[in-house]
Amino acid sequence: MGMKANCIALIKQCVTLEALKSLHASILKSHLHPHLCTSLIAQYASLGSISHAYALFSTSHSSNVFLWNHIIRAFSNTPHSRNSLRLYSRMLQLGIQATNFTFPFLLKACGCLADFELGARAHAHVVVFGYESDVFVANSLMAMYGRFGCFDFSRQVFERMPERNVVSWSSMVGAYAHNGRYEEGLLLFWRMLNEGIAPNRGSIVNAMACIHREHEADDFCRVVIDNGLDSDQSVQNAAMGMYARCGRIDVARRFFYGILDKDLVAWTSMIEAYVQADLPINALELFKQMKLLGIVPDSVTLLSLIHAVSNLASFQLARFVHGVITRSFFKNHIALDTAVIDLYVKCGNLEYARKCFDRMSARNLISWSTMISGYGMHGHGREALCLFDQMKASIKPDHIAFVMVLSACSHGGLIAEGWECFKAMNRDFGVTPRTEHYACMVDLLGRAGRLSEAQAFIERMPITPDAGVWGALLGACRIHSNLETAETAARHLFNLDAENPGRYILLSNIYASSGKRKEADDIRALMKSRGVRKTVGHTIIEIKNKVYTFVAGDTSNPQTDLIYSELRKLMDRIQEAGYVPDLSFVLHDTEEETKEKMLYAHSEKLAIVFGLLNSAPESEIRIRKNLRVCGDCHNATKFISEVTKREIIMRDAHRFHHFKAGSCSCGDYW
DNA sequence: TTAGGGTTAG
Repeated sequence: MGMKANCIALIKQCVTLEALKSLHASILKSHLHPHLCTSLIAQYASLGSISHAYALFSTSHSSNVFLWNHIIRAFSNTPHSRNSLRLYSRMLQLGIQATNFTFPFLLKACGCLADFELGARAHAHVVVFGYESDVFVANSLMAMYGRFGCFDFSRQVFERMPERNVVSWSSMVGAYAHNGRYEEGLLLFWRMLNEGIAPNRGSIVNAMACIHREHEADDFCRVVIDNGLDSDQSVQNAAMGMYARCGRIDVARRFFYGILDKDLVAWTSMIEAYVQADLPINALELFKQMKLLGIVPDSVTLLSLIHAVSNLASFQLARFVHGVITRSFFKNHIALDTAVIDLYVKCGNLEYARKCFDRMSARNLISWSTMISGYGMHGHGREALCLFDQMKASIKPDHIAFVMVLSACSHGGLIAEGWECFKAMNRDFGVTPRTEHYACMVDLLGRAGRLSEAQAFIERMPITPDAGVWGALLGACRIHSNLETAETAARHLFNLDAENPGRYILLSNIYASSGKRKEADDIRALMKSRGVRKTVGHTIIEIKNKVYTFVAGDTSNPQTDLIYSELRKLMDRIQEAGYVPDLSFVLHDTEEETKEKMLYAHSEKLAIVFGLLNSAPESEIRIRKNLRVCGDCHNATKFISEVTKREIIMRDAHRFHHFKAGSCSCGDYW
């Protein structure tokens, strides 16, 4: 007996796989006691070697339930969670009874697989085996439903629990956080404190995920200090994310540099914090710094890096990141490979995206959807549909895949095909249309100029239209200059989405372009009176591995004088080619000439001229605008592509525009 | 054993 306990202690002390393997070899295999075997499996799993854990499990031929529980546990939180479910089924077939130890891991696997049906079936088994009121099992149920986005199910489990511990409260807070119900989550955390339950690090971390306002963050820091958790690194890491969300990147940075012994999560948190704060260059720099220190990134760090670079829209940087990933340990990692596809899509290179897609050894729903959405964003509706047909042959599309394909139809102008997909989704796939799908259809009708039909379609909707649906209608009104319908759509939007500056600007522009200056100014005033601030537009361009940012009227670039004199010349050239400036995009009551100058100085035009000045003749120019491209800039760019014989690829907040020989891939509808 | 810091599609 003593020897067995000794052995277990030794196994737990192994901190490297090599050490564990040699210890394992020295233990007599033929007499491997189930307890020792269980410890070995658990330790292999915790050292990240599930293959060793599984190899040991499959040679043990044991009906010991602890062994089964541990191997189910080992797979539960990995990309191979499905194995947990397979093992569970096999265990039952062999007549081994599940215990209260089995279900937390089984439920975790269901959560990782994001499969509600499976989760619900596992829940049924919990009931059958009578573990519904087990506090561990119930906590796991709550967490699982939280991951599915069904926090009302989580709440039901929570309310029915005969006894709760700190994890129960914390899981419920976490379920709210996962579903964006931050205020309720935070409220529940304060209620927990009122009930006299002492917070631990997990509950603090979960509650922090609910915090989006600076004063809440500051209040919260007091709780952290009062409970002596301020030196806990996971709490500090969570605090970085919290302050980044509150717009206080400086405080986040202070936390980061205050940590003496930074772990990988600390680096990743700070990289992600920069991304959240729209400081992708800082994110990239921090990543390089981390690599120089010899810290090896994991898949999450790499995903943050991809996240940073896709915001920069630089093809060179995309290739750099792709190289980093290729050289990393992660081979055939679906999430990473899919993120790289999305990266190439967002950096404007569909060809590379497709190559990566074709090279994947396994694809999931997300991989297919990403590639389809990529075609859609670039206006390649036919390719999107073709890929969708292939997808249907191997996997059942979900509601998001349908959003992608419908929006691809709308961006590609495939009206009849879009309708067919919309009808098929419920009929053939049992996917009930949601507001997003209705928004795509409104967009589709709007593109065709069928505005009254679109409005009637909205009125017939079986569910309440949201801001996305009315926003699609308003967007269509901009293209077709329909004031009456625009006013209806805007009335809804100013209630549903009152904080969104884009809605006010759009309506104001529609008024302005129909010559209704007073109404246009009134809308600007309404926006101001509601305290909604216009997002500052900017355009970025990458030249020789360096990223340059322009705002309207920018004079910060060293080449400013040259840029403006070239711009003047270019404007003259395109005016000769037939371009007429659309002054309605400048709203202030100014002289016509001044207006024209203001229009010239839009960030899109400055970036294009900078690109023309600093790139090889005939090479393509890639720029990225943070908002929707301005109508006049869109028109001007078409002419620029003609007179300069350059291809210009512009990514805006909505989609890609490929300008070539005087026309744009969006067909002037975006 | 459970929750728990950074986590890929619109």
